[in-house]
Amino acid sequence: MSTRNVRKDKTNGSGTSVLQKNVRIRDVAEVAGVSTATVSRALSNPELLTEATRDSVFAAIRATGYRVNKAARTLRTRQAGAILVLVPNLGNPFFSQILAGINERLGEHDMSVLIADTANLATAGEFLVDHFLNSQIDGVICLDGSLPETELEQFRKNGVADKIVFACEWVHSAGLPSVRSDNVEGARLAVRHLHELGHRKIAHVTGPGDNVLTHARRQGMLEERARLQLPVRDEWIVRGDFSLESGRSAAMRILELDEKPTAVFCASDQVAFGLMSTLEAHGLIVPDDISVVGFDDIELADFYVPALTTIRQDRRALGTKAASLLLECVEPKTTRPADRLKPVVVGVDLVVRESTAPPKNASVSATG
Amino acid sequence: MSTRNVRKDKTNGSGTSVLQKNVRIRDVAEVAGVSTATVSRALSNPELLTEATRDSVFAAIRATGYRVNKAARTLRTRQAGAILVLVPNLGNPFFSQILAGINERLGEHDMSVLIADTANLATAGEFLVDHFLNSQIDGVICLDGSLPETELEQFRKNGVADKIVFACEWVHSAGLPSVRSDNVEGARLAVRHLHELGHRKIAHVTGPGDNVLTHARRQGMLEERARLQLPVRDEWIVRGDFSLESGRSAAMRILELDEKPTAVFCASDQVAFGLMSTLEAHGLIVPDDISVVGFDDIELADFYVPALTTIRQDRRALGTKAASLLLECVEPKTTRPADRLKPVVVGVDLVVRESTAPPKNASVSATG
DNA sequence: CATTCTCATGTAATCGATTACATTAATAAT
DNA sequence: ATTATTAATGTAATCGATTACATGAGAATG
Repeated sequence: MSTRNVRKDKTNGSGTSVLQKNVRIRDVAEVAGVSTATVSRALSNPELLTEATRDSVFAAIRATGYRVNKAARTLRTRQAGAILVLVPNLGNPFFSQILAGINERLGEHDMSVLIADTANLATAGEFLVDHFLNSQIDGVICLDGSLPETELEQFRKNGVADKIVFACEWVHSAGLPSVRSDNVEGARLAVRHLHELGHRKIAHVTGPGDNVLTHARRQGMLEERARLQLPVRDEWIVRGDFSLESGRSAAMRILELDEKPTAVFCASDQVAFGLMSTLEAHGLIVPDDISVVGFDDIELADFYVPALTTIRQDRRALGTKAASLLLECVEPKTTRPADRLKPVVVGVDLVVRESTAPPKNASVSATG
Repeated sequence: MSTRNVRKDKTNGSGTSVLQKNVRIRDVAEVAGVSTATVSRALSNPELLTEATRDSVFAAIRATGYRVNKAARTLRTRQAGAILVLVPNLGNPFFSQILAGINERLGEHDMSVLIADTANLATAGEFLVDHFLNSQIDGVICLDGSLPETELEQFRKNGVADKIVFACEWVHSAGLPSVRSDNVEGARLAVRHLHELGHRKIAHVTGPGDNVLTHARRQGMLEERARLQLPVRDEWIVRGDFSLESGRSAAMRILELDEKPTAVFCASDQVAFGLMSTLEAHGLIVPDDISVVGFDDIELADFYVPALTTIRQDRRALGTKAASLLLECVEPKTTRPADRLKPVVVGVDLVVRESTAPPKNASVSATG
């Protein structure tokens, strides 16, 4: 009813409420009395414009309720303004904080975050290349180190390999940028803690065999065990896969041993929960009968019974740093390509709670 | 090394690896000896073409390694081929399975799934409208019922309100499509189970005050309590917010009561964990001293100590159904708009584990 | 005062796919 | 044989923003 609000031109018949008002950059230009180029500049390079024109453009933008059409921009600039995060398993609460960190950092740069679960992806490589060549994404943060070499090869072949960074996990073969916790040190801390409590017979439930984290944590564990000259037994290294269920079966294995460990260092908190749950179901008390240390420090660790002693990863930092690293790859500024390849390592901490205690009948003196 | 693996076609001179090969639809057309229109049709309406042309087009597509440029398509068709999921808190493992369900269903329709955490979003409404008008998304699945009315108003004003479906949570005020569990029934089942074990004094830790789930579950709880003529006490209804931490404080509140309940029905598994953790820390044994029931049945429920008796929601079904519903809104086929507004209700089950048992000194006979 | 240089802005081509409309060939109807 | 009809394909406009290049107005220089 008022005088100057309408742009009736394209009332596409239907008459109803479907006011598909399509404010284009041209409309803004018209209102502001400038060219579309000027409007575009006001948005991307405001410093090129007179303060006067700039103001009038922004006024027009506000007046019209204009929003950039991302599809058009993407088509022209070949930049999607979005990145994709590949998660091995969204069901694992471990990843949430990382995602939050990624979101936080990329949000500052007006980038959207797509998330895909590799479990749902028959062919992650195909999928990714597709998205890249589609200009649907500008980069990838991969939290899954188990991408087969063939898929990585696809990336290289299609020239998108340099827009991928790994976080948490990584692939040793290929020199790709990554952000990771100090897993070896974490494992050392765990074993040292148990040793200081007086434990000597320490078991370890690993992750899946081909996983880089499995390797790093096992290695740290073995190193520290050797350094402290602790007894060694093959059966004390139990294969797991980071899952609750594998904690359960590890517990079963351990319960069957004739020479039982007095403490177990688990490769993840989930494993520790599965383990403790099963141990308790079989009448063992944690930590009285057996101590348990986890890895990750997910939120629940503090709320388990008993509260879990574990190695804290700074998941949020992992997320933000991965995002920053990716931004460097996508829109390089400071770093040189070579510098990006050195893994960014985030420190870890031991968080002592209630799942660890001195072993039952042990003289807690010793070396100290 | 083998003979037939190579596709050397477009070695565009440069020799190096940066093969920015930009296969456009025009290139395919050229190779196939047809027009771009025909190629486009081969992709979207293959039945319009002769088998012969169709074949040659697909051959050309394969030969060139062509991939549709989504940005261009989106620009032209105004369809993004992507939907956005609004999650209240990615850290809550409850949501993962729902996301998996959504992914599964939408993947079948070549739709990407964007995920955003409302916690990181200052202004969800603004954000969404932006994405819609940007043609970055075709629809939204919202898992967060706490969107303020003002934001919903924005949706309506911008004509995007009919491309939103709620899942799990919903907004009562606005008639928007939704998929939800039978929360009232779930609460009834929980109370009934406790009653059958012999409990009479039953407490309830609710969700946050303004939440629809809080309301539904509390209502179901109150209904069943009334039906069974159980004693009523205001202090037995404790305000929580679905979080671990709120379970902890609820426990503190309950520990201070002079007339203590013998069982607690928690509005979420997380609350139950927080509660049990704190009760045990204060020397109470679950279920011997007090029984606890949760709601959700997240994976960890079976691995807690004691394993949690809880109400199972079929999260995956919630996800797939929400996705299907949204697809109906976005590309309507069978249903009429009005039919979409009736909430889709997914059934729930009681899963009995070890956190519930008859109360300490109770005659387990009674009514039955 | 003429000339060169800057700076702000405009003009128009372009990104790649879709699709209304036009054209042609093939078939059916008169 | 001629016209009407249908089916298959082509032509070219279009979606909306960006940006190389062009233009023109002042400022600076000689």
